[in-house]
Amino acid sequence: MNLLTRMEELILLAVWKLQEEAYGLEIRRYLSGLLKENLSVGAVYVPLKRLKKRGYLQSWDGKPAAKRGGRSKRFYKLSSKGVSALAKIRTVQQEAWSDLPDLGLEHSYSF
Amino acid sequence: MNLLTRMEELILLAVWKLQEEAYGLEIRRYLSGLLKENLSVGAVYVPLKRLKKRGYLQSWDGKPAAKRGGRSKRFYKLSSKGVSALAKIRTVQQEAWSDLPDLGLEHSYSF
DNA sequence: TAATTTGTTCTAAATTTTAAAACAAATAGT
DNA sequence: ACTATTTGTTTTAAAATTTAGAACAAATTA
Repeated sequence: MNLLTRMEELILLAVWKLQEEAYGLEIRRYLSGLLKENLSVGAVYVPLKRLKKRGYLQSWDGKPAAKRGGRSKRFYKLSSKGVSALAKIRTVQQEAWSDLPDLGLEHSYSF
Repeated sequence: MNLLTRMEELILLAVWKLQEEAYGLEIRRYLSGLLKENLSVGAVYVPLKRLKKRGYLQSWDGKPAAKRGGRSKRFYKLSSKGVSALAKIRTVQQEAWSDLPDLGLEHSYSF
């Protein structure tokens, strides 16, 4: 379909949201909070690397910090291709969720 | 993550939208239009069957129609589990897309 | 020097997607 | 009565993605 997968979308949005703090483990913490569920390390790093390879993200390595465990972080930011892909998926979502007829269930749901 | 995948979400929403006409090929036509891209038959039937097996959808077989190619159709409708799963993904989406800071790009995007 | 913390890489199994061939059952045309 | 055409579902296998967690790396602290 060449649309972003769910995880790809969430990761791109996390990078957007986290701004200057968008790196692997922080993205994982952020999304784990959003989903109320602990994501594995791989669940973030694997698609992150793919998104970079495909040009949805740019990355650069930060400097080590003078604190315990202060390893160098790899930071990410959206490329314009990343923004476009988000715009596209946003449009699809909005259309897919619009004009839903009444469901014939007990209590009515409104989205 | 136990969230609906993108395709699962789109199929559940298509079933919702199509009401009395929610069956395989029609879902395929509808989503192909939405995505502006032709989905393969399997791209719809495979997840459709999985969603049914997992209880997100109910199904029943219609009667053959008295017209050329009028084979019996397998119709689908959302179960309450299906509605709940959509509600959940909706919530996640809304949160993920909210409060996005300004991007430092040429033209600003507003979603 | 050993332990702890924070961070990234790697990998293999499980799951999902995708395309397309196969199969099925109806009508239409000759 | 055949044969072709149309609409529809099933099956299948390769490709792609997700997932969990072990391994590795580099920093500070005790």
